[in-house]
This record gives sequence, structure tokens and C-alpha cells, in this order.
Amino acid sequence: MNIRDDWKFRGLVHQVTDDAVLDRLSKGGVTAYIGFDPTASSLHLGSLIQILNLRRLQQAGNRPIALAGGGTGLIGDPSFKAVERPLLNDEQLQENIDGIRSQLSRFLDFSPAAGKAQGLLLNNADWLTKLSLTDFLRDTGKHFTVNQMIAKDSVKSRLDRDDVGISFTEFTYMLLQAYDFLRLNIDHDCTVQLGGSDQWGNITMGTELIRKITGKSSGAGITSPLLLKADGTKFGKTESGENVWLDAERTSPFQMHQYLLNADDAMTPLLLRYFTFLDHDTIRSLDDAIKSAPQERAAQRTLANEVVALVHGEDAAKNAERAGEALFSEEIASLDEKTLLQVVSDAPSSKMTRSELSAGIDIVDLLVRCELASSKGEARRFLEQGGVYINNQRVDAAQAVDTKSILHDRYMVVRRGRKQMHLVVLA
RNA sequence: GGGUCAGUGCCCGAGUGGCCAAUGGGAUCUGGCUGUAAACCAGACGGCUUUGCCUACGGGGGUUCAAAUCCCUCCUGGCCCA
Repeated sequence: MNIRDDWKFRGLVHQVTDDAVLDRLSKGGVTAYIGFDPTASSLHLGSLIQILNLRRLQQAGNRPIALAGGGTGLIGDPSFKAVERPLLNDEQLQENIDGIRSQLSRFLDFSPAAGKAQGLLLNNADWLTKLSLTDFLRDTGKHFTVNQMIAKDSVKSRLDRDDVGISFTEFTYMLLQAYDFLRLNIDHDCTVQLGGSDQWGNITMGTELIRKITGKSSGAGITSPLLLKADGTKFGKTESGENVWLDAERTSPFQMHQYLLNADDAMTPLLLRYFTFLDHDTIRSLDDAIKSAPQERAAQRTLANEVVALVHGEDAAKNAERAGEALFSEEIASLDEKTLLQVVSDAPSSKMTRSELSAGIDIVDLLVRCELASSKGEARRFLEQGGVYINNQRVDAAQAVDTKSILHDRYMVVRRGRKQMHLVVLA
């Protein structure tokens, strides 16, 4: 696989420090790294682009290094952040790193069987926490002027604002990341750093440090474009601002599948390029399908299936697809028990006794109890607005719910709005 | 340490003694139209035992018949000076 042509086609290259690096990667035998911020115990859809990029490199015969930011995580990357970030404590950080490690091993081959392309999983805490302050200031700090550090776009917004500032701690972050690249360059002959476009400033600090200290310009950087939705927010967050996580416990395969299935038309061609390994012809024909038959959403379907299969496996992808079809195309009351359970398997559920229900329960109380409404006032509002459904049938007035609504003698599906489901199971 | 400005609902931000659960924008939510999109349109958006009551304008205390608004104090942050 020719990295240069493939990445150009996919639009994965935003900026490069040196165009020739794409040819080196195409030939193979190069070591490249990406740093992962341990701000949570799971990676999310946004970071999947970077993970897949490492995988693409590995497939082309290069050695990928995934660097967990155990040391830099203690500081916090200020790049393009509006405000200073709270520091993570040690246990939390360790937990996050462990979570991230196990996820990465699903995408990259860290086994010796991969030969020269065997991936490495490193943690910069291993060297950063041992670094002495005076050594660091003399050996690394001396190579940069505050003038150039202040000039970085990534911190400019913080310096310009008059209501918040930037702490010295966060300001030094870029030096630590530069040092990481230097270490990897010396210890592992790593010559390429990848990252999102927000990492450009940090990456170039690294290539510069390598040049100054080793005297060789063997460090190069590639950034990939930032993926923004039509409304300007980052791709990979739900409407409520939650990340779409790669961890099935946090974001179920079904939810991820739905998220991708709902990708808007304008964005889908890009997503197919970034998030799948589909060949160029297939992608082009899906581009056409969006134009000629948008209502079929063939591209979105393929995207959802491909990505969920990558992250959670083929079976999970098939299940998610089937569940979605059943949920949206059939009357839920006519499904058999097994299908019904599968369809609502992702929805939260709660138990209720038979006697409670036969006595008749107020729909307002039911909504609050199922956590579909955060207060009774809100529950009443949903009812007034016609946003409440029992077994997919709209409930229009504040009426009591009783045993008539039970499916298969023990289930009841309560829905609020288009997609908020809750399963009530009779005990 | 000194000076100074600020802290309002999810976010931004108006309000500077009663007409304030607090203008406006954004976000969000519900409905409509659709393709389980986008855009667009309409409505909602602190809680409750809902013609009323309770809780809320950084925390605490005070003045007043009445405070988001005035005073004191503390906390937090910005900027300037040292």
C-alpha cells in the first residue's frame, strides 16, 4: 500500500514538515509515534482517526509507537484549550492509562510476529518523571526562547484573553512533548510524529529539538485535519456533548452504530475515508450513492457497519444493525420476545412489581422513575408536547398505565422523544 | 504584598433596591417536515402537593417593609504595580 497516494486520497494529511516523509513511509521500515492523552480511561471516536493512522502505517511495514502520556498527563496540554484544566491525580491517571493500553492493542499488532513492524506501547512517565528540573532546563529549555513559545497559535488565545490566563505549568507542556520526541528519536530511532492539526505546534517543537541536539534533521511531523461537523463542533460527540467512546461499557456498539448511521450527507464521504479501510473504488461508489439515492443511506450504513466491526467485531456490528432495523421499521408490540429484548438491549431498564402496575401507575411518575424525565414538571411537559410513547404508541394525556400495556407478560417499553428508551421488566 | 476590576441559570451575557424565576443569544429538549440526516418551522427550557408556594444571581453575615441589586467579610479569578 502506497501511503502517499492513499493518504492524499483520504485527505489524511493536513500539514507535513517535510513532504519526503510520505515517501519514506510508503517504503516501510520507518518508526512513527502518536501520543495519547490519558484524560479518560477510554479513547473515543475522535482519537480513532489517529489509531487507524498508526494501523495504516503498520500495514505498510512501519513500526508504530503508541505513547501513553502518563507524564505529560500530569501537566495537561493547553493547546487550543479555552481554560486551564484541572490536574489529574495519580490513581486516576494510572487507571486511564491502563484502559487506553488495552484498547490500543485491539488495533495494533504488538506481538513479535509482526517482525520489524512490531508495535510498541510506551509511557512517557518512564522518562519524564525521572527528569531532573535543572537538567531539563539546561538541556531542553535552553534551546527555545519564550518569544517563540508565546507566538504559538495553540497558546495565543490564552495569552490574548483578559479573563483567563495560562499557568506556567501548562505553558511548559510543549517542551515536554518536544522532549518525548527527542527521547523516542534517540532510543527507538523514531523519526515521525503524527497527530491532529492541533498538535502542529507541539510537533514542530520536537523536530526542532531533535535538530538542535542531534544535529540531524531526522524528525518529521504529519498532522491530520480536524474533523468538524456542520455546526462547527468536533465530530465524535453526541448532541448532548458526550463523547462517543470506544469502550463498549460507556458507549454500546448499538449507540455507536446509530451515531454513525445518522451522520449527515455532507460529512459521510470524509468519514468513509478517515474511519475505514475500504478501497478507493468502493468509497467513490458510495459517494455517488449519497447523491443518487440519499434516502437509502448506503454510505452511512456501510460506514456504521465498518467502524463498529473494527472497534467491537463483526458480530457486534451485525447485531447493532439488526436491532436498529427492528426498532425503527416494525411495530415493537408485534416483535417476538427474543427480538424485542435484543432491540432494547442497550436501553436502561428497571424492575417493577406486578401489583404496582395492576394498581395503575401515573405516567408522570413512571417517566421520572425511568429517568426519562428529570422532574415531574419535565415529565408533564413531555406529555403536553406529545413526546411520550408506551410500546411505541403515543400517550397523549396524563393517564394511568396498567397491565394492559404489558408485552410477553413481563415487558413494557417506555419511550421519550425519538430515541430515548427505557425497558420496564415486571418482577 | 499593594492597587484595581470581576464572579448571574448548561454556556455567553443583560439587569444596579420592589413591576425578577430574572431581557437577549447559543446549547439542549419536544413536535412538524423528512431519509432513524442536514436545513427549516413551531413550542418548551429551576422545583413542587402548580391561580400559589419553595429554592436560586460565588460563600457567610448585615441594612431594609422589600436585595441579584446597598454595606461588611471571606473565597475564587483577571489585569496593573512591587
